[in-house]
Amino acid sequence: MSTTQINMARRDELASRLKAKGLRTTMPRLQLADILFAQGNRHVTAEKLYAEARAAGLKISQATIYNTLNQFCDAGLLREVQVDQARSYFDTNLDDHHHFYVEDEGRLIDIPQDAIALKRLPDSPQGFSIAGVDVVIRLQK
Amino acid sequence: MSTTQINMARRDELASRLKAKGLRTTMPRLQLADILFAQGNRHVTAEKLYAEARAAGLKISQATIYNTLNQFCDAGLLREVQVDQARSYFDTNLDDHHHFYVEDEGRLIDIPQDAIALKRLPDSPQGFSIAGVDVVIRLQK
DNA sequence: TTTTTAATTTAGAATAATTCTAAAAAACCT
DNA sequence: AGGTTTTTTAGAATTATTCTAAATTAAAAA
Repeated sequence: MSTTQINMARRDELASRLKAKGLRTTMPRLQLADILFAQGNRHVTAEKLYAEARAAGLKISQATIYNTLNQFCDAGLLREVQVDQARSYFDTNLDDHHHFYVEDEGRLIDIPQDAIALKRLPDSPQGFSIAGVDVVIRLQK
Repeated sequence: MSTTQINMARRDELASRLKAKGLRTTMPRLQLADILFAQGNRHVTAEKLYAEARAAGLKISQATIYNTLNQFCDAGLLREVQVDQARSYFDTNLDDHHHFYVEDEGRLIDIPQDAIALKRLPDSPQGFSIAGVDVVIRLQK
């Protein structure tokens, strides 16, 4: 079975997942969702996803990769992680969690939420609420 | 007194600060250091520093802005903070500390180190040591 | 089913931050 | 000063990402 083909059960599962988030089910979205959510959780750059899609034989444009990643983020299907000034990472793991960042390799590793405990948090400035807390632990050899 | 002129005492102070870090004292470095370290701690993008330098009447190229910011970082005079996928921020505050990031405004606010306490840290993967821990608290209205 | 309407995809151009290049200028060392 | 190394610079190059406007496709209405 080529990765280009999605079987009917999986198609339905992905389609309803999209629909649940208010996204129309289109071929490119199904195909990219299939790649993104096939295996366990992963971190993916736009470049990498594009390469994988092409390698799987999909005819898909770069613009669609970016559009889809952003749509999935907005819809809460992905989470954007910023650790590298040049590139964004997209994380399929939506749990509240943190990251190791291996600087030399540009690689991210998940840290389960409960492996880090914040004992104390500062008060937010007047009129602002906390949208999220991101902890990045930078690693070196 | 124009910002383009640096008085002798300050010049010496900045020069020795550069020398201490193994950087040759050159006019552009002194002038940029003068801007960066004039007031209290601040967060600056390359674009902003360039604008300030020009506004102060300095004839300086963009390349030098970027070169100097990177050299100052390597030398430990500045610290790079990444919160926005598009732009790097350079922080004159070298203390171990963290940041609020006001998403709508692209603005950074320092959080003193002791305002956040990490109760528990995960073990680093085999063969890696921790280069740093960055906490970013994202704020919204 | 056909028609209509609205959303999506696409190629390629545009943008924007940053780095590179190679030559000119300035700083350091004797 | 003379010789060597480092810096600065303008402008080109690169790279990630967004924009544009036209063609396509999906959902809704008839």
